Amino acid sequence: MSKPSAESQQEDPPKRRKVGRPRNETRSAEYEERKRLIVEAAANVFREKGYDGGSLDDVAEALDIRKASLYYYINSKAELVGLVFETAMDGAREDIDRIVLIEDPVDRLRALVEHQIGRVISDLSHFSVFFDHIGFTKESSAKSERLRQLERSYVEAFSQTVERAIAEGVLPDVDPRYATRAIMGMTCWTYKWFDHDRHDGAALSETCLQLLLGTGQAVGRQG
Amino acid sequence: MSKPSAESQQEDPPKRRKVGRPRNETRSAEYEERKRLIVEAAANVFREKGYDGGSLDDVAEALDIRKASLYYYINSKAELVGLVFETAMDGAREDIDRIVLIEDPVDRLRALVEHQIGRVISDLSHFSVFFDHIGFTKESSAKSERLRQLERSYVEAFSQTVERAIAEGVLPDVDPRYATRAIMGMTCWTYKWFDHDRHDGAALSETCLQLLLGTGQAVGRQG
DNA sequence: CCTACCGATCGGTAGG
DNA sequence: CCTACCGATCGGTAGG
Repeated sequence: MSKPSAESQQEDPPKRRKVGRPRNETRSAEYEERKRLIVEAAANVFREKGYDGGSLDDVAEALDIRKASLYYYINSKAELVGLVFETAMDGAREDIDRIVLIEDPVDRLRALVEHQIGRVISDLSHFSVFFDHIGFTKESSAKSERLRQLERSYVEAFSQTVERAIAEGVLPDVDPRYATRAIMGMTCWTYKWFDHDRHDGAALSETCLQLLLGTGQAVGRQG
Repeated sequence: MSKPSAESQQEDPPKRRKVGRPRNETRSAEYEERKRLIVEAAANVFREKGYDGGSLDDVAEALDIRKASLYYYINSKAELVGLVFETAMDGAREDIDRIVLIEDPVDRLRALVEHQIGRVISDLSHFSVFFDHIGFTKESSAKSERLRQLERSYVEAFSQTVERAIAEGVLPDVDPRYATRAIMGMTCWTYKWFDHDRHDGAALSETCLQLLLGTGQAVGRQG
């Protein structure tokens, strides 16, 4: 707010004139791509060996460089796993913003289940690290504030979608808190067992939806 | 101080003659109890810090002894986590053997869900280690052949119960393989978020059952 | 992006 | 059940 006339503001050395796009644009593109590759390699290492079990030497070896070189791109192992986490979260968050806008209750629930399962199976490595080694609901020092916020808003959006489905009558009249957890478990658990060579994501989604919606149910219920 | 020149017996004083049950019965009881405490402490450590992140020093410290002393009871860290795993599995396996015998389809499914959730929440530490740090479906060198067998037969019994529920019409006519995974996810996921101070296992079980059975559902389905 | 190296910590052992 | 200690490995730094 206040910065009209500053006399002694000599913090960061400016070093550059005001131009449209100031800094090292060329290097930045390569830099970001390298960084992306490092995060990708880290996700695979952490998925296979866990966060503590997987070393930065493992990550470096996967890229055929030395460990010390990683520190040109990251500041710590915790930051690296945070980036893995963000990668998994960012895409998922975009999905759910679109899902909330769907009007038909059944279509919306279907979209929720399909996208959750789809995200998880298309990114098994990232979600594995996410769920098992950082902690979804647990506290973790590896989580930055930004990450915590991403996660909170995601769960909230998920929860509201479930709540609406109950209010609209496409799901039974149950406790929405537990229903949210149950449906999350049903869909997220996928990362524990899914194998692209042996399983089919669409068929799994369909099964989950039929279990939730009761479609095809033949007997056993009465008013 | 000085041993009065006893030529023959210089080992530990046996102190008892041959009786019906030959060896160290008294010590064995203490020994087994100590071992149980070690496994319990290990479960808590591994739950909080993970298998790789939690050290044997942590386990020893929780019991107020030195790390080296643990090796009187266990041979390796892998064996220790295997014992944690067995503890979680043994009880669960007993449950499911009884559940299979239930005749009423709805009662059987209800028992399956209730016992799975009940086991998990009554033993969050053990299941946490089990699911995240040894791997439920993954391969793991920490698993002994006995463990692998325990696990396989458990999943199989679980799977058959789901399959029967589908055949009997209490669940929709879906792929039983995926339905098994879905219901396992729905129930097992509990270890990720359940807090005894804030949540109620019975209410959660009821929610899961209603979601699966469709009880209370009002609209959205038509022949 | 490298070589070289650090202090800390780990699982495990020796020997009592 | 202990003290003392090992070789290996870790995350991270120095300095180029």
